[in-house]
Amino acid sequence: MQYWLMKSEPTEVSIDDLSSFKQQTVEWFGIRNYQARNFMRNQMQIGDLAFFWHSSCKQPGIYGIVKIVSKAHPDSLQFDINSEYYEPKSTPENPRWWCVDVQLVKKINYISIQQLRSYPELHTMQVLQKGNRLSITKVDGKQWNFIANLINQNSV
DNA sequence: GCCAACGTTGGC
DNA sequence: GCCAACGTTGGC
Repeated sequence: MQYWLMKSEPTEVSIDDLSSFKQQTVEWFGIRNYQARNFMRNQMQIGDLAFFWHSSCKQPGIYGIVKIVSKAHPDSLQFDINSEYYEPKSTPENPRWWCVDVQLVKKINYISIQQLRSYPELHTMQVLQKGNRLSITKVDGKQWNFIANLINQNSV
């Protein structure tokens, strides 16, 4: 079992959008970065857990926990000529972009990026590193458990 | 809206 | 295959 952190712009798919979707599940479309694609295509397993992060917004941070519920499959939008995610170099035989499906496990009380930065235990989290832009990053077990404890304390 | 950091492109 | 130029990300 691996842990991840997945960023989404709330104007694209917010935690409440996800909550309203059928099966509370969404195809993680629109990833056009090779590192992030490779995580989804080569490493993610059904059952892996991820923090759901809002990025490019006023209050960046963690808003929920999601679960990987599919193996990687081609991102359908790469074939949609009307989509901003259209990829002319992709063919059905040789798709360039892949994604997984994620399902909401639970919404949590917002944990801000400032709060996360305040804990020495989390200083090595990739998402908190200067210059980090990768929209999917790994979270190690210690980091995951530390944040899971924060979530439990917040919900009491 | 700024801009540092990083990824991608393409001429050579 | 180098690397300058350009484009994008995303916190601030």
